[in-house]
Amino acid sequence: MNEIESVGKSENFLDQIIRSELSGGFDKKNLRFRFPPEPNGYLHIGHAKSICINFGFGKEFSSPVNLRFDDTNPEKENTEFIDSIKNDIKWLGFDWDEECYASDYFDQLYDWAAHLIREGKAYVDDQDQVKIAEQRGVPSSPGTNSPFRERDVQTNLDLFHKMKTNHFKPGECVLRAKIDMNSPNMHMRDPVMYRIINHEHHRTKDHWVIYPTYDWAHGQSDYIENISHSFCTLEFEVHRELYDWFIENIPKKKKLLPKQSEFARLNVSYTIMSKRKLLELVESNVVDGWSDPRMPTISGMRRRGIPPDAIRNFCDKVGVSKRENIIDFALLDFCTREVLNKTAYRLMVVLDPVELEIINYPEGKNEMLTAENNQEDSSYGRREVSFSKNLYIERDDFKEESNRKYFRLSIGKEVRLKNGYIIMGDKVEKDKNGVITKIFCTYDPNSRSGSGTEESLRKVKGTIHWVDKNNHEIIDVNLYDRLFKIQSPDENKEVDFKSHINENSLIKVKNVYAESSIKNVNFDNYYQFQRKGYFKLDSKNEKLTFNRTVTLRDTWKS
RNA sequence: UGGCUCAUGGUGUAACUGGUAACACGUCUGGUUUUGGUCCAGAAGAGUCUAGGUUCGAGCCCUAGUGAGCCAACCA
Repeated sequence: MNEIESVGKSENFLDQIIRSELSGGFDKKNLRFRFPPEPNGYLHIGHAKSICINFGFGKEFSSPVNLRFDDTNPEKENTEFIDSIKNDIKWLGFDWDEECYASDYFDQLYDWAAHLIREGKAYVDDQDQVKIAEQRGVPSSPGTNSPFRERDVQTNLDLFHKMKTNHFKPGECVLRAKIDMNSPNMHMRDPVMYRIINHEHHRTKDHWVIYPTYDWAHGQSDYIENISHSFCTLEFEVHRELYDWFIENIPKKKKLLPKQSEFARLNVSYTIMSKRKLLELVESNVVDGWSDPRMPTISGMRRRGIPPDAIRNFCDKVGVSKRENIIDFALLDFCTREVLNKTAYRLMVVLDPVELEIINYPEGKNEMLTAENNQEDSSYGRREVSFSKNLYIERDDFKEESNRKYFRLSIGKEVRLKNGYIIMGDKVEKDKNGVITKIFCTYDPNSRSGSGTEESLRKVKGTIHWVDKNNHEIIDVNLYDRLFKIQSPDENKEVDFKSHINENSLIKVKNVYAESSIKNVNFDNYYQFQRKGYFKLDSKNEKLTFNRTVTLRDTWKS
């Protein structure tokens, strides 16, 4: 975006923070952002918001954005997650400047911790976790000091060195910052800086047995990388005081210090965003892994067929503020349809077929009709579709009797076969249960689409899609719906969120009739099965399988 | 000894730092259309949580309430 364009545009409060600093003399060259995921899960739509915010500022101000893995807890993190995160960010269309790891700073962090000890601002505490928690007290009343709080510097230094050199077992002791056990902010009550974890780290392997906590690592990493603005979600608001305290108390050579600002995390109706719960769905096999098309993960949405531009547009429309919010699922659907309408190749596929015979169409005749691949964009070209006497149409595109509001086929009523002829319903054939097994109709031979004849130009209220009975492909289709039945599945902590799962969130439809040109589909393109919705190829084995991304908007009220 | 944050149509975000609320989604009309899609035109829907105060004038400032969220992991 250039300067002109950005002028009239309303800015969010993060924008305003940056701009007011810029106008206050902050050099634009010193702007630098970062996206700091922990590699302990797959990225989801909530992360996409954060990615769009940080990388968006990078674009807006032509500033570098680091990708930094907050890998301070080896028990939960691994390289599978790192790879997926990098892949997802790229797919969303963003590039980072430097690929960083908090673990790259472990040496520096250790030295700084020793410095704090020497300054009398950190100490080794031999108490166990429950004792420490007890002494921390509750928010409404002060805590009490640890009996180890006043250890002398040399003792602390020795102990800290021993922690590092594997003299203690996990839980035996921790390094704590010496701040204020009386602070109304719980995070200032001598927070833990290092704990002992005997677990191989995916990068530093077995080099370390002590690991810095989030609070001790995050701000310092920002400082090391010259991050100017450290944006995070609201729950870190109470951490800011500690973030600032650490940076204030390390020995600094730089004058520009990073600043943390917080925005509200994204919530979307009918889904969950908690990584822990998403993991639970994966591990309990409720879904088909992290990339199940019903998952709000980036990889799930990709497999579902939601294009990256749609996700970016969505994040843009969602806005940035400090208010708790629940975004209507319909907004994501809108964004998806908006880009797919312009980009999807159209095909004719009949999901729930019933046979249609054209009585007056010559037996054995076959003709190829011309169809547009995308009526929004002629550059998508045209294709040929096979047509003959016997076809399949959608079962609910026919009613024996109908009123004026029903535009589709019925006895004595005309309808257009998409790209083909105008037909009129004649009679039906039923089985002994009264279920229609075949529909008979007559066609107007002069009404072929594109023929330019007077008959072909006639206005008919309805148009339906169809597939040639004698020339088609057979595919499988996965019909997806929202994963949960209620708007806020994890709102009530008493009830297991999994009890709200929509048991119809996946309907597998086998042996669906599709026009034969579907043989030519590929994984890069997006498709619209006309009048049915947008679909994405999921697998291309002997049999094609498609995932329904989203239905077409439907305003018809019967 | 509790602290911090937030409060604008159904949803989300704006409102040039004081000049009687705008945009998007959704909803509802009508038109176009060989997708009941798209597109086009239009409508309804809030007087900005409450009560005071400052001011010629307040969604924006002040005070007090009310409601909601976050914080008591050796998670991030």
